[in-house]
Amino acid sequence: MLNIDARSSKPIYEQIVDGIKENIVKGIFVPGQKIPSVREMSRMLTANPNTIGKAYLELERQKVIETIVGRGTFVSSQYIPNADEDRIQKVKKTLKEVIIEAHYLGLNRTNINEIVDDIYSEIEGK
Amino acid sequence: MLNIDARSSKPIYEQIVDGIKENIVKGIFVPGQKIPSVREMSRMLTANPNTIGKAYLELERQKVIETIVGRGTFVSSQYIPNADEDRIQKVKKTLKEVIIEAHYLGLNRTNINEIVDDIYSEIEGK
Amino acid sequence: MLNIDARSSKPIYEQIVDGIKENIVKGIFVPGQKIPSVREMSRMLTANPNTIGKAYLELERQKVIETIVGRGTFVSSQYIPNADEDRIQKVKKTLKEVIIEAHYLGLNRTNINEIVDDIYSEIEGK
Amino acid sequence: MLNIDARSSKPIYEQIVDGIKENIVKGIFVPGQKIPSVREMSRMLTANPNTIGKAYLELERQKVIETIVGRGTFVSSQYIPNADEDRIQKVKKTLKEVIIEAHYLGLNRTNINEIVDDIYSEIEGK
DNA sequence: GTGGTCTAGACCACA
DNA sequence: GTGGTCTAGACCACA
Repeated sequence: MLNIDARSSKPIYEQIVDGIKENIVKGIFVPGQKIPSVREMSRMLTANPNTIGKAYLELERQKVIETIVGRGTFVSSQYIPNADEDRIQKVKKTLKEVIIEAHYLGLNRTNINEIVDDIYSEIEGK
Repeated sequence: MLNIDARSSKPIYEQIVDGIKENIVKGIFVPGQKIPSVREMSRMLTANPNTIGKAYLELERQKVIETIVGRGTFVSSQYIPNADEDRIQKVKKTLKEVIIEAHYLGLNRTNINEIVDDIYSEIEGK
Repeated sequence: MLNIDARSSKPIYEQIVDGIKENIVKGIFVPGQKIPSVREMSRMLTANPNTIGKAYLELERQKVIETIVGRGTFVSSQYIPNADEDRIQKVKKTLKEVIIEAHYLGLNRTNINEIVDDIYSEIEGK
Repeated sequence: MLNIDARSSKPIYEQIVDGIKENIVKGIFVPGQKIPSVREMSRMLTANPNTIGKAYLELERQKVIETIVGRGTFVSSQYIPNADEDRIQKVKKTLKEVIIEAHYLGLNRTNINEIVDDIYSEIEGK
């Protein structure tokens, strides 16, 4: 469900944050659904509970999940996109960087468009 | 020329690497052109020379620039894109992450395509 | 009557304690009045009876309510304010914290005075 | 500078967050100023560096401070109050709770207004 | 059972 | 020097 790469330079907790958001966007986790408890996830990923807790805290901060102490953690029943201008700028900046990197790998505009199309196909699940 | 944000979580040396590559892709730096020495760049950016050195080392490793001892540092006369499969996978992964993040900000497929178009317009410089 | 938010970080039993005290201060519950039994309240709020029990125990400890075995639970016929210095200090400290937090949200002294006025209007119920 | 009460039910890291914000509001810490490093603060408060780090992370998330890895942590040069409606509601709610609590301690509207005045005198430093 | 906090201690990249 | 991440393990309140 979640692919964690311990050797990645990206911190484990960030990989968990991104992985859960990916599962939600793909519809694998649905709004209101209970997600694995900190301890369960800790066992599943053989990661420390503190690390899972940090990821869940970040997801809650982003209003992606909701925590009810003593009951568990749930996918937010609805996510209201708040067009946070800072985060949108960051998205644009990352896109520019990735396009420049792609250029140096010999990938042109057409290639990028194809990759973006593939990603949307995967997300929209057809 | 190079916008360095000390407060960013991205290391300064990486910002320099990316910034120089962006300048080259945009044609601001052209193949064979001499780029500022480590000391000059250090003064220009008010950054530690070690940090600049680290950035230049990384750019050399990527064959983006070349250092000729006693002469200076130059943009490589030709960059042969080596379609490094690992790096291509990484590009795809980053693109997927950025698209998921964008989704949570309320940006859809059309918005992403527009942003990508804007970036190519900026790079191709017309 | 009582608005319980399961997602709040404030424990449910504390929300019940505060909610009942609010109802009494507003005059919705009057001295001597019978309040719902633990079981009734449990059904009304769809909360665990243990949780209600804990709230009622705390309210009794504060002499806000009284339980007469076999008869039920009642709003204390008179509440003698005991100017517990510790609790007064805590009130002052919480007020200071909330004012600082308000400052960071752009709320100034006038705004705070208005909010306090509004709250007293609501409590005094006219 | 920071009064930490280990016996308080309020977590240490939250006490640090609130304490630093109080110092800034009072003008003891000024914009741009370096605040003690995680390790220094850890020694000063005899608290674990992780706990300090957690407090600093929260302050950074609130844009109260800025971190430059390798350089230190600084009071944000300017704090732009963003009237986050959620947080304003929370302020109002806390004010209501504190006023009800005060009522039970025998403090009336006049008393509350005096306390608020005292707090502003302390903050504005005259 | 649930998540939240904290300590101790290690390791790391960065400036 | 700086902060960031992670593990191991303990303790706690809450439902």
